[in-house]
Amino acid sequence: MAENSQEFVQHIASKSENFSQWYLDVVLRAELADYAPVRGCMVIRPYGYGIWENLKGLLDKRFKATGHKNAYFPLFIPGSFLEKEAEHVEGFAPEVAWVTRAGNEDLAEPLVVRPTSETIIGHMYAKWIKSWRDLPVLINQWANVVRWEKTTRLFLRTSEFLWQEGHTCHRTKEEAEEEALKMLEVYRRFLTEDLAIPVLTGKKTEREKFAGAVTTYCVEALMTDGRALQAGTSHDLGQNFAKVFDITFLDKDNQLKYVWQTSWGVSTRLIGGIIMVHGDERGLAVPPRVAPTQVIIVPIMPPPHEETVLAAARDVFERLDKVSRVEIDAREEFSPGWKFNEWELKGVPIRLEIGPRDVKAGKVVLVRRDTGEKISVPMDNLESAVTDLLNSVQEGLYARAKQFMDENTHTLVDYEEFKAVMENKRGLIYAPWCGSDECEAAIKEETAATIRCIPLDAKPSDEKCIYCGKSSTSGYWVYFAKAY
RNA sequence: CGGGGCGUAGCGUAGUUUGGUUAGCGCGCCUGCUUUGGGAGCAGGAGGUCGGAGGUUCAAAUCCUCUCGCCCCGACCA
Repeated sequence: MAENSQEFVQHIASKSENFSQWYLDVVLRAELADYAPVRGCMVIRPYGYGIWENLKGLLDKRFKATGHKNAYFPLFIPGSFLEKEAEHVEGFAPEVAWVTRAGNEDLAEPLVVRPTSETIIGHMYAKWIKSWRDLPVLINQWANVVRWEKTTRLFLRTSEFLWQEGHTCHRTKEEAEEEALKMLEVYRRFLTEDLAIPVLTGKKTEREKFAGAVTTYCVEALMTDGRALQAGTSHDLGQNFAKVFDITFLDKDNQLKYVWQTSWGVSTRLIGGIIMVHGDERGLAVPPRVAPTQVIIVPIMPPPHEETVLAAARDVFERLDKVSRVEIDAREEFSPGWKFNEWELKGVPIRLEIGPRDVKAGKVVLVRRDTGEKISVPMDNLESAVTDLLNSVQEGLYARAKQFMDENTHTLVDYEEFKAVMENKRGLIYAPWCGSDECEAAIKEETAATIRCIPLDAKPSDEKCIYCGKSSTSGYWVYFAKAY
């Protein structure tokens, strides 16, 4: 019997030696997704889609709890709409897919396949909003969007992806700002509580913000290869789109005013985040809250015990089915050891082993995916043992990720050290910045690191800029990292 | 979009430099028997337009041209 992980058969690349290949192996071998016949597109397979469905359900609840309702807007947007907001066009033009022909006829007005829906939603809001009594408008949509990317990676960047985009309108600037920050907090809690992913929250620099936004807030997570992943964004749009799409209302003071807007979104990219934050040498580890299968029952059935063990396993299944997402793997063509490896690769949080010895003793063996720890529990308190263990795995994954993030966040004031960290272990660098676009650009040029966010509570710093060495009243301590 | 690499059975690959029988091997798959607490064993069997299209040649996986896709490193983005 293998006592440590080195002795387990490896069917995926080593995470520590070849992270990119490891990531791909996990996605393909765990059957999360596969390549589609169209360049840059992917098929999300049932197991990967199961994670998305759970994630979507939990997030949707949080949106409903904050007063939002779902709606659906069209996939096609008149080409002219996109061109109305100058920054917006400039930001998205290079990656927009156009429809210019239907059947045998050229379209009178070419259509774009939505890269995001600010414009078409803005157009509709202009029709719907007349009075301050119509505000706020709090709408979310779950949809697919298309961005013709040059370099694609499964889940992290594909030409088409699934996401949600919230689009809200408010009577005042303050209310919109409050909404953008409220949704940022919704994302932060969702990531930490449901996905077990610790995050930084903050706002983007001018260079990094959304095309058309006044302010972009974000949640950033650190992957275990030391690169940061933008996990979600919440934009304060000000009146930029309101002015372009003429979204006006008559206020209490009888004045015609433009609404104040926000938009916010997360995508299937989060699944990539789950893989890169929680995965290990053995494969994926799915946080229990979003795991399609939380408990996998592996019956061990040497003859002549097939019938008794299987009956006991089915009994266990019936009981656990009431408190968890459980499956039983009674396939005869695979050995127990084979199944152990397979379900670990797929990242199922708890494996339940039941064999002749357990049946006789009135017990089962539970094995947690995060630590590999095995415990034998009596049948009597099976439900509570499993429920507690699921919570414990959820917490264990978060704690491990949080510790990794803390250990890989470097507070620095010296640029040489900055460069050395970026060249070696990477991770997050917390450093003073004078606030100038030139220093930000130069650091990116020289180290590939970008400013991931300016922390929300950042106060102007009199520390000298890590790049130019100058003090500035507009400077802050900010987080740098190489990003996905 | 630049630089590099790779496409041979479901997966991983040998063969390509130097063209020459029926394209070889491992895993997986099918059948049977024995197995089952960390990827079981034996025996038999099926599976290939060598990414695609042109070309050179008596003869092409192998040489030439074009093309498609994927991976890695950069530039651009969720």
